[in-house]
Parts: sequence; structure tokens; C-alpha cells
Amino acid sequence: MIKKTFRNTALRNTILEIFSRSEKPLSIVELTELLAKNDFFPNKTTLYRQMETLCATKKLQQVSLAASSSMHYELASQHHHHFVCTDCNQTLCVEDSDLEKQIASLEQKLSLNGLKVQAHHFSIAGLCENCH
Amino acid sequence: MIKKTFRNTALRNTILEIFSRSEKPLSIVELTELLAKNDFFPNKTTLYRQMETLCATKKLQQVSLAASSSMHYELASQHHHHFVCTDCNQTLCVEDSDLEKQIASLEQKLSLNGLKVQAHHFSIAGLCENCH
DNA sequence: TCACAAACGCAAATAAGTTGCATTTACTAA
DNA sequence: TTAGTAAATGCAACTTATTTGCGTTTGTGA
Repeated sequence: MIKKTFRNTALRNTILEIFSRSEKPLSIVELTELLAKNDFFPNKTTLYRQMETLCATKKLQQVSLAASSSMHYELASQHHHHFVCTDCNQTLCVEDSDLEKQIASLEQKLSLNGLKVQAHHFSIAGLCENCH
Repeated sequence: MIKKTFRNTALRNTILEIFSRSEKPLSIVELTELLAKNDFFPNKTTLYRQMETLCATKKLQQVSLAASSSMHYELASQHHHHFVCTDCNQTLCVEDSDLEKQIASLEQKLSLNGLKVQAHHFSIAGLCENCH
């Protein structure tokens, strides 16, 4: 098994900074916009590959949001769940420790049944205060 | 407000039959394959529009599965959650009434906070028994 | 400071889903 | 029973998200 060395590049550091400052998961498009404000204009292929590397090294993780057709990402250390407005796409973080516990217990149960759990995806779609 | 009349077509009835026989959510591609076995070869545009109509009339509902990039659908009356193998794509239904309750209570809480909940999406990604 | 793998950019390809428009068909009302 | 109308369908072209191949640049350990 060959170990890939993880390099420090200005782009990568900036990406991680942006994610650590963001309160919500970001898509490639959103990330591109935020990078532009920091004077980075990387090719989209580079960004997709950054996401791949950063997810593989557990720095980030994928988040699939109910109302969106594109993948979103967040810091792996900041995993939580979201409400997404189907009209304006606004995203709100939803905290519910009981739900977390219930999910953890379900995952535990699945592990005992011979499945290896890698991730869970949960989100709620609906209309936010402004949109209904 | 104009009411659209919902028509019965052979294709539509077959689609609903296929979903009622299926134990797991189906993507457009999977549906196309099953329709072919019933000698239906509809255009993909037609299928996307069928999904639109059938979801709007609450016969079906969208399901986003963790390990997949394409939308899946299931009978609205059969809503449950799924485990998806990231390797072989096998899908297993996961029953957990406590989790359901917890989600319902969270949705209730969100409603009281001025949000209109339309749907939730939950799935677990991992490796099935055969793949690890 | 050199070599090599990791990171990057560009162009083209693929996959999922959508739109416009013309044609066909199910259903309703006469 | 039939004629009119809106729903359903098909086709081609388009958009958006993501991936692949390949050549070039750059960070980092020896």
C-alpha cells in the first residue's frame, strides 16, 4: 500500500480556511465564488480533485442536500444536518442531539448485522420563513 | 386555480405497477429497464415528466440515496429509509420506528419555527456484507 | 538542489436532467 | 358518437454537474 503524501499549497490552505469559516455546506460553485474573493481562480477540475483528496483524507465530507442537484461539502469535524428551502435555496443548520443519538444507534445496529457504515445523509426540504 | 386532470395511460399504469412491486427506490435508468421488460420503451423526457406528475399528485416521492448521483423514486405510501452499498449499489430498506418518531418530532419543531416542511431525506452509505 | 510524485490547467467527454415545439391521445361535454 | 381540448408523448437540442486524459508545473524529501 503506497502512501500518498499530502502537500501544502496556497489553494488547499485557502479552501480549508473558507470551509472553517463557513456555517453551511458549500458546493463547487459557491466555493469558486468565495475563492475568487481571495484572489484564487482555480480550474474546476482542480477543485473537484481537491474535494476528492480532502474527503479521502477526512478533512472534508460530502453532504447531499435535499433540494439541490449538486454535491456539497463541509469540514468533517463539523458534521450536522440541514434544512434547505426549495424556493430560495437558503440553508439552515438543524441541531437535534436526540436525532443524532437515534442515528448512531441505528448505525450500531446495522454494524452488528454485517454492514460497514461509512456515512449518513439527512436533510429536510421545505419553505423558509420568507418563502411561504 | 386550474385543476389538471390526471389521465390513465397504459404507460402510467405500468409505471405504478412496477413501483408497487419494487422493494427499493428506482432511478430513471432502472425504471427504463423494468419498463422494457414490459414492452414499454418511452422517451426519457416522458419518464421525467411522469415522475413530475406522479410526485405532484403524491403517488410517488423523490428519494435521494447517499451513494448515488441520480434521483430515485418510490411509492409515496411506502416511504422508508435505505442503506446503500457504495461498492455494488445494493439497496436495503432500513426500518427504525424510533428514528421516524425523532424525525417527526424535529419536523414538528421546525414547523413551530415558521418553516414549512415538505420532505426529508435520509440514507446510510457503506459496504454491504458481500463487499467488505 | 535534484528527482519524482502530487497538484494543476485545459479540452473534451459523459451523465443527469430540462426545454421548446410539434404530434398524438384520453376524456368530457354536447 | 363525436368533436374539441388539454394532457401526454417524442425528438432534438441544451444546460449543469462531474469526470477523464494528458501535458505541465511545483512542493518536498533525500
